[in-house]
Amino acid sequence: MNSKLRTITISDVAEKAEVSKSTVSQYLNQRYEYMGKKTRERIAAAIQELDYQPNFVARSLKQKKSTTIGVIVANISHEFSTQIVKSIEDYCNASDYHIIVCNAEDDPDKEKEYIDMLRAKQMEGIIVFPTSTNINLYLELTMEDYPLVFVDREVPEVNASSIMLDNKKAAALAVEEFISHGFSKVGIITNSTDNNVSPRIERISGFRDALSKNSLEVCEDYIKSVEVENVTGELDKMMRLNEPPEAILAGNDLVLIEILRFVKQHKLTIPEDLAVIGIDDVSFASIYYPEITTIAQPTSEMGWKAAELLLNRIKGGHENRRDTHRFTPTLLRRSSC
Amino acid sequence: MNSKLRTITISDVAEKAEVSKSTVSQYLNQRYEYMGKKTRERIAAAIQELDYQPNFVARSLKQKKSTTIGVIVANISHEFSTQIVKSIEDYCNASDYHIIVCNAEDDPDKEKEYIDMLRAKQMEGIIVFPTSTNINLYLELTMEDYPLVFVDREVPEVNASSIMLDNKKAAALAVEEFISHGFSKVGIITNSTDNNVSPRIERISGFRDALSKNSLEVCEDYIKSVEVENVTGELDKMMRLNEPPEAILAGNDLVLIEILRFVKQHKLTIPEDLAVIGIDDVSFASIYYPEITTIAQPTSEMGWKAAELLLNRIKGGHENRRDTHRFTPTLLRRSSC
DNA sequence: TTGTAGGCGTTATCAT
DNA sequence: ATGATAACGCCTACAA
Repeated sequence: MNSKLRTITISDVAEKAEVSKSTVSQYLNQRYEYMGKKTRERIAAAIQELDYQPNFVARSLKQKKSTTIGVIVANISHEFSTQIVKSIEDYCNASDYHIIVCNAEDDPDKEKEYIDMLRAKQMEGIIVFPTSTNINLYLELTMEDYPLVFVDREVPEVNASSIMLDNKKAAALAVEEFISHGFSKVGIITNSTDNNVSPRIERISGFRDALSKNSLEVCEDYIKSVEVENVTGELDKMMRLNEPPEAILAGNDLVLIEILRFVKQHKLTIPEDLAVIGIDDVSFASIYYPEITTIAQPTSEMGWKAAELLLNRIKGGHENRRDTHRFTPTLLRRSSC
Repeated sequence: MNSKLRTITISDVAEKAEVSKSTVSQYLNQRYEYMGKKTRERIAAAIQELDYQPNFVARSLKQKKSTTIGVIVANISHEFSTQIVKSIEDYCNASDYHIIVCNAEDDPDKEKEYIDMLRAKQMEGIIVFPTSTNINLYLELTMEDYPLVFVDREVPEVNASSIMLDNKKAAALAVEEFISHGFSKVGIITNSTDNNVSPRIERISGFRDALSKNSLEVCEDYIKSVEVENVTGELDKMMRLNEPPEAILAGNDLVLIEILRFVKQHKLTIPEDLAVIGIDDVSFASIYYPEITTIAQPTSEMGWKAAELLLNRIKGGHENRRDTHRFTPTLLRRSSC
């Protein structure tokens, strides 16, 4: 019955409602001010009958606005990413903006492709979990005054806002928790798929500072940055030292899992044989044996802020600024320390 | 230095290269056939110098194609969803298609909004993890011959392909594993945020069938569908029965966590006090105490197939068909049973 | 209060 | 081999 051979345009509606295209356009854009009630009703009826759906593509072309932003996550597999995305989405929904989510899979080339694609599709701005190797690309964007916000990592060279965890504080919270339980030989393992990732560096640096501040010795053998696959190997070396660490801080969720794998393989007991704290709260923290003490990131607030900054930047029209917003981590004290 | 006050269009390139817009367009679309080498080089140079980026929006408007599909997941928090999305993305990348990911948050209204949005943005098709309450909406889409593929759940009324787990088999695998370990009093808990979700129904039905086939009694008290928050409560009731179950199948990852929470709270031992199997493999399965036996879904294959079906549907132009593709689950035998 | 005309940036058709 | 011209569907002056 419904022969949808041709797409229905604003002209069809105009014809059916016996008004001009402009009037229909006014109607669609809620500019009812000088519009006769009758006209309004006729248009509404026509839209209904024809099941007319406005074409955003045409609208974007004309208005040079898409009311859509792009979000590029470094790796969608991290719970952290999906939580942030959810929160960005919430904020955007409330502002009638849409989001497009892309997964760079920790690959700078993919990231570049996505950035190009998003711009070609006229996204009004981008929120990106950057892979610090595309610095020149980011610089280009900011030079062109393209709205850009970083999440999780900052890129010092680039004039854009960043949403970051207070990573030093996160490490310090963990160190202090270890110390309060009487541990003095504490280590940290982070992963390092990327070259120059600021959270990793900051967490290690915060770790050192916290030890020093508490007059504890920093033992270099207890500090490792390795690929996820090598975590158990490095930990093995560490535990075979004459003086093995008593406590380990896991730099993120994936490292935590590897540490727990090692502990299980070697039939160690937490926290007696090795105390553990993980940065990033994980789904199983409270049901594990023992329950895992974690340092949680306020992902909702972080995603919210990222979206807020970007949309203000887009609407307000001011320039990209290089300001870093630090969020405070929370210690979730459980039983692994 | 780079005054990007005006966006650079194909006309600018044409002017600079001293050719017409049409020629540049040819070039952009790789139709070099009748194009002089010189011209080609001049155009390439002009594009380079001007840093010209084609506008996909204008292209879409003209071609009525966006080379983009939409993916609406029921809830991005499930690992299952992100794995499928990754796999869809891989397939699409290889076919030069883009994807837009949307998160319906198990909310039919949100789902509807997203479907409307995606269509307005001229997505060429949609892959959706459906919330079976928008049946009429799906029907409309198929009536208009709009390419549509379902994942995880099927909607019997609608003519579209579905990618499904062989849920009955999944339940049967678990039941047989329980039986092989000598358990005869076995139960199942699934969750039910939605009204009429086919995986849940099929898993329960497969569970019943498998018990019957093995001449075991089906005890209704051992079969529950409840909200996630009520899992521990229901399990409590179940375990207080005169004859409590010896083994429980968790309908998905979230239910599994709740069951493990209950076990922990009540200081039970797995599998002695209660054997457990979970549908959906979880990140912590192999490091838990004990290791959790799970039924894994072949998410890569499922996402791949979903994308393949949709893109063939788009390119091939044939009609939507109602065919369900069932994928075989795998038992990952560990120690919780 | 509503209509007319032109253009957003691209591609397609048809000349040349 | 390349160019002129007319769409694609919508919005926005400006005119009426």
